[in-house]
Amino acid sequence: MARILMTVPVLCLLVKTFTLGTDANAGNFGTQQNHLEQGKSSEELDMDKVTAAMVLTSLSTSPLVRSPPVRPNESLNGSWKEGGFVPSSTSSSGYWSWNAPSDQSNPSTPSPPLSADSFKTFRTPSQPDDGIDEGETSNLLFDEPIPRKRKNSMKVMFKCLWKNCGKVLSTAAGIQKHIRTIHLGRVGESDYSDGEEDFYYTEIRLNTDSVADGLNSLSPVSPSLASPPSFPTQDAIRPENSCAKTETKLMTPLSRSAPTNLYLVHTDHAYQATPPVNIPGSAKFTPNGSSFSISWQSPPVTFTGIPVSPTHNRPAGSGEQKQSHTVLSSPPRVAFGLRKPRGEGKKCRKVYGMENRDMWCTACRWKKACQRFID
DNA sequence: AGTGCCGGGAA
DNA sequence: TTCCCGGCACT
Repeated sequence: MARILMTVPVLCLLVKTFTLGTDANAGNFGTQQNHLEQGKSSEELDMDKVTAAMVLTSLSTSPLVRSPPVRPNESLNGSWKEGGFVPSSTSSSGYWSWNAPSDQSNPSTPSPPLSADSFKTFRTPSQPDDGIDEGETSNLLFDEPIPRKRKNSMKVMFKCLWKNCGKVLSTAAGIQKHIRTIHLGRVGESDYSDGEEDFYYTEIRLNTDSVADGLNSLSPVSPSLASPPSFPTQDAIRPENSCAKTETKLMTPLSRSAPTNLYLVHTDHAYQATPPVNIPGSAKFTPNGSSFSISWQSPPVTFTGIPVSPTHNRPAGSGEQKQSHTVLSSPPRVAFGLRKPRGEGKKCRKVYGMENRDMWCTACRWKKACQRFID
């Protein structure tokens, strides 16, 4: 099931990418790949495959990874531009999907969970907001009431997706420069950008009023904590399944995630999450190499019910993705009894009044639970 | 509207 | 850590 979860959005994204005529990027990657692989022996290429597999496996367990920071030259055989959706003989499972951490043998590319607006529009982080709150958008799509949230509670951060990095910066320019200088080695051309670094970072929108504990996981550590749910029948999933068909199946496990409130992690350039390096991997899911059908293209809204956060598979409470877009409404806090019952007795405020605030207990002055007139 | 206090930011 | 306060839940 988890495989479908990850596969479906990417496949649909691929279709959309095709339909949007973004072959230019693909061609660019193909060129890079050809360029980078020139002069490599077959053994070296095999090592690249293994390396890519390890990287991808590692990344697949990374909580926040949306797009694997794998360079184009690490892609497997097959050309993105040439329509080479050829089943890879190196695939151990034969399917291209998100795998549970235990499935270390599969060099699958973690298909980035796609946000609703990943389908809606391709934006870069630097583009101005369209004025529609992301949470609102998804809520509209789900036809669920917009949760109350505090003003100015959204934070936008940019996280480096480079392996073992995960640096989080507050500005797109900063993360781009970081990637250019640190990972791409373009020290001398720090001001020049060909856009490649866009592939290696993601925008994270945090609904900060509900994810205090989740911020811990913004650090680039603990990939081992990532625990995509594995479902017993996931190996039985066949590529013949259409998006629409799998969509229904996806809902069940997702519904189990039981988010307690809203928490939004969003990336704006999901299209970048599927660099050509993924394509050969994507071919794996089609053993006959011919199932890449246009039928995968579905109305974007079809997939908005899928938790789109890269970490939605993590164990509850293990990180920033504790809550994500789902079809579920956010249960009221009261349901969990998190807010302790209101004290019945008089409190400093009532006893002394606002004019004698200096007589209040410290807690009352700090608007904390009164410690003087404890119930 | 008033009150209690959680959650989180600033210093 | 201390102090403060926005804002939610409840009265």
